[in-house]
Amino acid sequence: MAESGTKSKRQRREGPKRSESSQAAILDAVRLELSENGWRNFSVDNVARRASASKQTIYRWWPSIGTLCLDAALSLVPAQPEGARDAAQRIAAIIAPLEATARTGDGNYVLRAALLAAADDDSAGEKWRTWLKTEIRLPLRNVLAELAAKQVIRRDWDIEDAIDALVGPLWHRLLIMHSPIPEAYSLRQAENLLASLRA
Amino acid sequence: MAESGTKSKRQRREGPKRSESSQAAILDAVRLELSENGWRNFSVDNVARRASASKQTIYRWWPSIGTLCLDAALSLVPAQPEGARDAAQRIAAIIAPLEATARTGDGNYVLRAALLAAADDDSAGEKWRTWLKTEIRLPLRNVLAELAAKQVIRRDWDIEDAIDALVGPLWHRLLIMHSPIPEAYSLRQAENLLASLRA
DNA sequence: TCGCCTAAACCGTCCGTTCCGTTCTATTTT
DNA sequence: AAAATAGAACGGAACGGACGGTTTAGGCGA
Repeated sequence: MAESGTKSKRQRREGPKRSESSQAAILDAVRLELSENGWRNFSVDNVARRASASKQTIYRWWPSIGTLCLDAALSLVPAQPEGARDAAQRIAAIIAPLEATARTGDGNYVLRAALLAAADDDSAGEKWRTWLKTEIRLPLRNVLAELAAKQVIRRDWDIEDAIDALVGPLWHRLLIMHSPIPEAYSLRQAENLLASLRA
Repeated sequence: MAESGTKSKRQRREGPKRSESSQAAILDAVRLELSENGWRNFSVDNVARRASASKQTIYRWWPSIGTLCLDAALSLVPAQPEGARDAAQRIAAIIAPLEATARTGDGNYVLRAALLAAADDDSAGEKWRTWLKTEIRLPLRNVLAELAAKQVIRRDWDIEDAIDALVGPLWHRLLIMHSPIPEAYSLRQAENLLASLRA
């Protein structure tokens, strides 16, 4: 070492990569822990134990417990379905992945606890709202703008109000009532929104 | 504590009955703690310290931390306003107390954290949903039944769907977006609901 | 005497961090 | 090409401080 000069030049040393298997085991354990213990009784120690991982590994890759929980839940959310023709179906497709997640296995518990984490932890909340912006708000705005251009709906729609009407009911069922999501719930909310915006 | 007089709200105990002053001090401390630390970092020790109360007293009167937090928040919710003539105003009056609570002082933080407690703690959730049943569901069903009888709205309305549409948006603003509630938000949701049910 | 109260102590758990020894990879040296 | 080296990530264990829930002790008023 102690050689001249080239120290300023970055001598690239990549080294070992992040262990994907460890990450997967951790996220699995987080989902299990969330579904069993919820948010307040969520235990990092339990996660490390169940995943046979070191807590150091967890704290190295996630800045807070909340973001860890949010990551574990969002990785359950599938992609939005394609090929919707109807206007209502296109809008429903935006929130269909959330509905599907809430209806699949322990998704109801995992998603609820993760949303609690996002509401209770600042950094997780920031990440969650960013996700909403790109996955919900952006596509919804595109669809509504197109429908407005075609004069299918009024031109004075407000994107925030539209989001309220579209996803609010889902939170009520999932967070407040702890009730299962009825079949085709997304489509009904989409139709409701469309009806309120009809020209 | 040689200090006497106006500083201390504590009055002398009246005997082997529940101390109202202690209860009030505890609930005040709970609200402060909820607004500062949220739900997961809520500390009973801090509450006891701030209220100059014993933890034993807290655990004697509340079955769980969640119900304690819920009590503290619900005691902030005012009564429903009277004297609404309009159908929309009558419906809006049902959720107006929640909107008012979320807009007053630290009510936003307190109410949010308490709702997290209700979603995360089973006994608190049960209590919370009971409150919703009598304070929201029951009056809403009465109003809608009356409007249906007058043929103002359709006859095939579903009470659960109506609740979804009426309060869901509020949860979205309060729990998900952490955003302030706009002016006359309740009235707009009521009008939205009425429009979707119009005959 | 009885019941409610505050205060303090207690044990188990959790969090976040810090060590240790090992394993793995990219680079350097032989 | 083969071996040695340096750095990074890993599992495991431990730590101090804090918290939860319970128990004990002592004070006070009906």
